[in-house]
Amino acid sequence: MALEHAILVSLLEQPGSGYELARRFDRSIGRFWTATHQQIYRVLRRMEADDWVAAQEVAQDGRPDKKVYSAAEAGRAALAGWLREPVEPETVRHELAVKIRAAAFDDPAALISEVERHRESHAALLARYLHGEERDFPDLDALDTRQELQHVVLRGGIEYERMTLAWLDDVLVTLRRLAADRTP
Amino acid sequence: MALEHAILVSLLEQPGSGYELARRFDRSIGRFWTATHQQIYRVLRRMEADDWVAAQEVAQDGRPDKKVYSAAEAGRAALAGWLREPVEPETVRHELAVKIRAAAFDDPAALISEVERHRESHAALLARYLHGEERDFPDLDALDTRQELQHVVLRGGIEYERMTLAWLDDVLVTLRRLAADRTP
DNA sequence: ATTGCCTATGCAACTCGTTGCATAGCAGGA
DNA sequence: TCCTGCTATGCAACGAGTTGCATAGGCAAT
Repeated sequence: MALEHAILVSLLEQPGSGYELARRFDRSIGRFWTATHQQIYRVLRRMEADDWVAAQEVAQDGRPDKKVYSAAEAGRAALAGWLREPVEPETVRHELAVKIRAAAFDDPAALISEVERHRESHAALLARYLHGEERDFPDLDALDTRQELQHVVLRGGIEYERMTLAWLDDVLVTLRRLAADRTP
Repeated sequence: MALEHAILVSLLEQPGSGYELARRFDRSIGRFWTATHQQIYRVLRRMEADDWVAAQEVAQDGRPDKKVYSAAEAGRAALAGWLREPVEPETVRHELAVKIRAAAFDDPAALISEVERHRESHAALLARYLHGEERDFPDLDALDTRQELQHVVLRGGIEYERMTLAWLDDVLVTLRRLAADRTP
């Protein structure tokens, strides 16, 4: 399980409450590791019990109190150990690929609008990545270690989206051709 | 949930037992949808109860009996309905990306062998895809609808692996540079 | 002879992850 | 004024997915 580790990384980059973490997971981190607030709260409590993180109650005016967590020494050590552990091969689950093969037993044209929706959402995400890159990494020749590593991950995201867009275009051409062949 | 649907697609392409399905999921299908035999057996029983699939006991000599499943009419209808339902956005979980960002709080050099292992496994998978393409699609100008759709999914897998290999090379260059900067 | 592997199915127990709901104060708009 | 939405945390119940183990016959190699 890597949710603990994703949370540790996020807290090392910047301490925060469960709520703040949930929002970070909705944004930057969530693009390669998703989690709901429920999961985050539960895991945070477990991590606090194991002394992987330390919590501090913070009173706020006009808002509910929050518990700000930060990574503790034991958490940092656990992260270092995990880094050295061998690979758990990623389990890919690409629902759209299942649908495409399923279309052979139904009408390929029925999938077109679905694939177009996917295409739009990937295009939007790519635009967001590129915008984030400009904003967070204005000078690519002056990055510290942390930024270098964040940037190489971002490059991976950008390349993934570019590749996916090209593939979805390929899928659309194929589906449209099959649909045209069927009803000439 | 798409496991039911992945199983239906697999059974429509070719009827088979739970055991056979589990092996298919380990091989071709498993590259975009994983499942253990436990899950498959449980889901098959549920699907049989819902009349999505029909089972037939087959006695074999020298081997245990098996239950060969095939997709039923209700299953085909369920698949067609699912095809028309809107998107559940894919939740990506890229453990290696978490590790790369985690390396900022430890030693980037500690990740190099891990990334190299990933690189090897992706290179091997790409080779398997290309080999499978040659074997299963010798004549790309004479494909029926089912093969066209299988092939466009395979193209996606190939492009994904190519992109991933290039990115992992990028990651390795970055990690090595950071490691060299640290111990000059 | 024994060991280990392959086919074939399944139970039990567990963890992981999602969904719906609840609380509670404050802010802003219809 | 009421309704919606934001911050902030949490419970309860469920469904998805994993892990360990069990059975049971046949096959091949040591």
